[in-house]
Amino acid sequence: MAEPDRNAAKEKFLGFLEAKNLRITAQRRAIVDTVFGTDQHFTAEQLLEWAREKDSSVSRATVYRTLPLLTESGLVHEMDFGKDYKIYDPNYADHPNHNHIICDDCDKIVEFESDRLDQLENEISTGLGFKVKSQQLRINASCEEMKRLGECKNKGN
Amino acid sequence: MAEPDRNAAKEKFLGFLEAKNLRITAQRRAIVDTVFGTDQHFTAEQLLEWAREKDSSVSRATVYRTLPLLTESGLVHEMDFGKDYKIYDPNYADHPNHNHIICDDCDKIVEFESDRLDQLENEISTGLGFKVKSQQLRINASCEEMKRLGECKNKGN
DNA sequence: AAGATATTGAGACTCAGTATCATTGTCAAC
DNA sequence: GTTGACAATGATACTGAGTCTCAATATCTT
Repeated sequence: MAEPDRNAAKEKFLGFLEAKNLRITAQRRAIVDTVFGTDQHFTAEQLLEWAREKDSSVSRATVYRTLPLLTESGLVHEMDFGKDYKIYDPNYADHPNHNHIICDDCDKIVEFESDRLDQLENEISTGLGFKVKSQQLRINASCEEMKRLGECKNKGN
Repeated sequence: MAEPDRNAAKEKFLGFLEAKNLRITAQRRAIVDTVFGTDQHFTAEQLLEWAREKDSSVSRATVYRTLPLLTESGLVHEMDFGKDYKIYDPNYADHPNHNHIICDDCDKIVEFESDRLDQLENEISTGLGFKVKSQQLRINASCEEMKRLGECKNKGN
């Protein structure tokens, strides 16, 4: 099930490049193959490293130049959790999702969607004179329930 | 109404330093006076500039060393909007607020509160087995309305 | 094959933030 | 008040993610 989706994403991106009169180069192929060949979140530097395993000629500059194209195409999502690097999600097209609950005790991150939330955000923004472009909700919590069930592998304290 | 609050915050912070056996220095006084003498959000570099107007001996290092103390004391809130600098809110103790709309074109930031939002977040979190500890909603938008009124001094493009 | 131009890699650069370290300031004990 | 332990300081070197520049190269259309 995952395979075809990944290929579809790759094809979509190549089409995106074509539509913008951008060229399909060996380096971009290596980067795109890497991005859509994993399910994991990654940083720019990780992507550079992985892409270089496919094509050692890929440079840092090209990775940083390609990432905005990937996010612009809507196939990859850029996330900022307040660290000094950004994290990219290659599954965005399949599961577009900007809402995260992070357990402060363990590393569990749960994503969720909510139409009611989207609607409320739009309502509030419009009322304040803004047009929503993107949104990100982060809820820091403790997974009491899961702790009881032994699913939360508490790390600190 | 704002005056006493500001002084209260200042006193609280000096008490916080004392409780941690940290020293009250001229530079920290200048920084604290600056922080609690404004209602505006600020960056570390802005704080440095402003504090230097009160005491020219304040260094960048001291500002960056004092900011974590201010946030640790709970009187100032650190925010990260995905730009390459952090923004600090000196009103945190009075109006704890984690919902922001950021205009991507200009630097305008609007805060808002919403009981409906809080309630919805609680509802969703509980449903997923979490207990909310804190939350942060960031909406990136364009202030179309304000642009029309000439209030959004669009910078790029 | 040729030409217009998009793309590239290398490395210089930016900029917020951190680390280092010799010097100075604070404050409690005397 | 002096003293002294040590917290705090400024200057400055450094870090690390990300950007910019530019001459050289690759792509794609004709």
